[in-house]
Amino acid sequence: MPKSFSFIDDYLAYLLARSSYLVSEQFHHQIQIQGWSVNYWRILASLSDEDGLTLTQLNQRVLFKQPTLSKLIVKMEQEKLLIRHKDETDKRAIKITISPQGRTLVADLLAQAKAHENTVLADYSQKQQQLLKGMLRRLVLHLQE
Amino acid sequence: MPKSFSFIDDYLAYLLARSSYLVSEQFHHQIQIQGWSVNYWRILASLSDEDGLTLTQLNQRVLFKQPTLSKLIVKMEQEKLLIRHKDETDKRAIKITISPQGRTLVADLLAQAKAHENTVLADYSQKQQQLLKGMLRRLVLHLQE
DNA sequence: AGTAGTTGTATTCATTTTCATATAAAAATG
DNA sequence: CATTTTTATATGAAAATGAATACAACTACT
Repeated sequence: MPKSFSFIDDYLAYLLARSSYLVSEQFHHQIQIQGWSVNYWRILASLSDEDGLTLTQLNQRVLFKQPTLSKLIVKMEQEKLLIRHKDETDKRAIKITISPQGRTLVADLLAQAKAHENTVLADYSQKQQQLLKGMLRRLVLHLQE
Repeated sequence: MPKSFSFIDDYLAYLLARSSYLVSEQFHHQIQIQGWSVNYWRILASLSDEDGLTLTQLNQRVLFKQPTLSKLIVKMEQEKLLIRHKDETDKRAIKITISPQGRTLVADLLAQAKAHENTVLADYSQKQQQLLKGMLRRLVLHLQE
């Protein structure tokens, strides 16, 4: 006889939202203790892989609303963490790169994030970790057509 | 040679945040088209499993900030979707139950949510679905000590 | 080229969220 | 039991968010 779950415990969207929250919770707290905002972290982490994205491209990674990201980017430029460049091939667009200060910060945060992930997944074997991440990667690919 | 991923594509927190976002995106839009807020949906869905939770208990499910939930609950009571009862055994607490109107609404939304999940997981076999959900359930259990 | 539709970003303003704190009740302590 | 600490909820001021919109630049079509 199959185990019976309550609605939310058998509802994929809830399981994802909850695990997402729980996985990030402590690390976000850790960031805030250091005086940084979670939004800054998400933006910098997204740029760390691929610098020079346009605002729209960056937004597809950080998953904010466009006006929210627009304003954050301006603020982060004022704080010398990012640089906004005009895109010469498309004059509507702005390209965003990380400043040297931003690079120093994100290098530090990336290391902390990896360390935190290691503690979160401490009880998972390498194989289990890859299985979990692999399933999520496939789900993401599947959903963003 | 193992495939190499960019930071965010190998970072569990990001994979969860992104898949969570993608899975819920269309359904949230669907809710908003009908004139409801996503927050209302989350609150009602959480109560649908277990009515009569206190605000704190409910908040552990919906994952808001406490003042946010306090205000939403008051608003939803004014709109006759919920009822706030004094808890007689703990006079600080309030217990929250769904009103008849709320029940009608949540029944409708639950059906829509299930239908949406079915389309999201259409390409997954029953076995794969259980594997995915099972891994997430274990992750959640693992993280909430 | 001229027009119509689309895309990329910024801005405004109303709403929502949150931090900090208040308050009252319960629990723990000595 | 009196006192301190913790817990549950509410509230007000400040900050963040987002829907709507504006505008400029690009694309597609005739």
